[in-house]
Amino acid sequence: MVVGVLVEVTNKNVDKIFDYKVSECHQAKIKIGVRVKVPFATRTLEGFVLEIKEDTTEDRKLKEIIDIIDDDIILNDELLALGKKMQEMTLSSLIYCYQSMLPKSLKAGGKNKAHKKFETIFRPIKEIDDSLTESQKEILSQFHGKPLKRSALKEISLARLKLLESKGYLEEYEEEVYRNSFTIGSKENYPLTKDQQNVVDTILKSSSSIFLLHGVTGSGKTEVYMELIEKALQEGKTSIVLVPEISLTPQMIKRFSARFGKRIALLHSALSDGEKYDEWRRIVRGEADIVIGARSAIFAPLKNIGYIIIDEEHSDSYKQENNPRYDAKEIAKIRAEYHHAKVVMGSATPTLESYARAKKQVYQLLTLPNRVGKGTLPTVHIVDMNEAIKQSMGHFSIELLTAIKKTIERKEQVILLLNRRGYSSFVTCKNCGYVVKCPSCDITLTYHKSSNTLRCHYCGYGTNLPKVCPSCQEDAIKDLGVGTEKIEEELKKYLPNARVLRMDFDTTTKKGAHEKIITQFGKGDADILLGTQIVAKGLDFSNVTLVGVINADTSLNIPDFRSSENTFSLLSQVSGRSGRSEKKGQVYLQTFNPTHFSIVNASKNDYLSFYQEEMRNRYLLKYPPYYYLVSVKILGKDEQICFQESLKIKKVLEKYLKNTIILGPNADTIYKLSNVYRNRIILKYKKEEALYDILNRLILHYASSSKVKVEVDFNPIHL
DNA sequence: AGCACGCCGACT
DNA sequence: GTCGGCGTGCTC
Repeated sequence: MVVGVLVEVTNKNVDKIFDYKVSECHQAKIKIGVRVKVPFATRTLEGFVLEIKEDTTEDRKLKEIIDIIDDDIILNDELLALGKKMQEMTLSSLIYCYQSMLPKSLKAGGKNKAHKKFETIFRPIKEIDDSLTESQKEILSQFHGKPLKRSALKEISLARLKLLESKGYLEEYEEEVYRNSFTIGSKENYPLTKDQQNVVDTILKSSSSIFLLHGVTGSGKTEVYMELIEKALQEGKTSIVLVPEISLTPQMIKRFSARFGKRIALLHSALSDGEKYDEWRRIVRGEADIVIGARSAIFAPLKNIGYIIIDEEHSDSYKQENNPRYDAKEIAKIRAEYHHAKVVMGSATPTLESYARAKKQVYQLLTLPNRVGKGTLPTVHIVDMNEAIKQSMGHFSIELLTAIKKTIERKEQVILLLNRRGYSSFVTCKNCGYVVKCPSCDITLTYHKSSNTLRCHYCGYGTNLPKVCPSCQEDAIKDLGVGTEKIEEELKKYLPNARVLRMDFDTTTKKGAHEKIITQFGKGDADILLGTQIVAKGLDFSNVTLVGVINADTSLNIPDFRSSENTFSLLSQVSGRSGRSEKKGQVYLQTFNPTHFSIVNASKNDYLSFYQEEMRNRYLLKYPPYYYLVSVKILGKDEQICFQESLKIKKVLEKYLKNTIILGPNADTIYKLSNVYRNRIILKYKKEEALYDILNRLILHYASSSKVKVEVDFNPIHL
């Protein structure tokens, strides 16, 4: 017997199947999809068995497999085929694709091998009789004839149990136990609203397979998901629920577990390797029918999937930003096709790509236009900071400060968002908020301190830093950056009695810190929750009636063609935190661009107008969804060589890709990172037959180069 | 990706 | 004379 093995080495030019002989003693255990240990050059590696074949005469010189690691298959047929498709879509190596589908402990060559956890169980095997002492009878009566875990018999000493065992009353054995990853909430009943019921009925009846659920914040999309999952369960089908990592909050988990109990498996980054391993095994064994998790949960080895739910569809967390650069939404479609399942993507602010597809009937569009219960959408005020800044209250307008004060007096709570995104520095006029943009790309120019110039990272356009603001002629062009600490200080100054909780990357890195802050705020231990992006998503506090955005503009100015979309989405999401119960909510958006369509439409909660205007921009500037994008990055330690190779690559691409717009090479958003220079070429195309083949050859060619590295990203989220 | 092989500079 | 630098090439 000979097997084809894919070894753990991630380099593209080792990414092929190597053949090994299998000795008699191992043959019975060999299956496609198990891991094996194999000799590879001078070392021992792990790999996956992908092929089983008969030996031929020339197979004599093959090396032999050392060992078989697993009893059960790790990669089933579906996942094996899925990995191959992923590799074609991302041009990553096949082994990388397989590895990214698995929890750490099941990867090939993963160092910390998780192990099954066992616990001692005692089982009564003989009736209680009068030969026993009273205390022995008392111990045995605790069993009620059923087996009990050692941990459930903590007060009883091991010696006494052992004595009963030796007398033949108890039997002792080991049993695999799961590490407990969450507690089950109490059962609640959720009657659906008419709108929700309509959506559910439509999905159940429809012959479409992909749905876009556009529902305003607080419209109860989760209830729709749960109802669909329930229907799937009744038919014996399973479901996957993808959520952004950030919204895997205890609040959300509690709701699902209250309804579905232990049939849920949870996969998220806070679990230990052992816990992830246990959850995976529960799924494989069919002990869980609902998997909830972040991006990689899309690979959960469920059988007979009925629904794949993608909540907060607009979230950029569904695209993996390192190899393999897959998009969980695309993986969802492939898995749904395999299982004849339905994909439901939900959002209050869908991506333009998804909404455009819905309009073209590629996806079926469903809407939830109203909030459930007594909650109504909040009133949104736009505060023009061009005026307010003159009254010098730090970063606060009088309007917002007054609103905060009044809210606290009413014993209600406030969420404040400091919009701070990305690292790239841009300059803005402190007086009027003017930002210099590229004349041909409509992208904020990035400030380069060394040369004192402004550059466009898309097309390479460069200009000197203007001395005075081109818009208001003031000498106020500055590098602007504020942290939450600064804002907290200002709050202390203007509202000395307010209790402030700060939530940002610094305060939430420790495990459980995020949860702790949310719990504290939920209990009413603070009046104001101040934070960055993290406070915008998914939080549901009925006592929050005011949301303030300190600087609505920052995300408009990041050099990315999606900045308008991201701003609209962020402002809509954070506004949705206000007024979620019967108390009316207020929102204040402080901005230097009070007439910008992202801000105006977010304030009116008008997705459609935003969509139409932004689609016009995308059309004019040839961006998605009108064009597909590919980012090709060229990295090298030698600045000269890196640039020369980038030019060479551009020439090759120009030669073979006749239907593609090729921009660059230009400096990447981060030009120099740990002494490696980074150039970028951007491709824009509608249809290009040769694309994947050419790019694949390019990657293969540079895989063995020690001078430069080439990274290709299809449909990149950030440019 | 590693690891061995291989061919040129500063040290006991 | 040797130790060790990292360029190149191979891995069933």
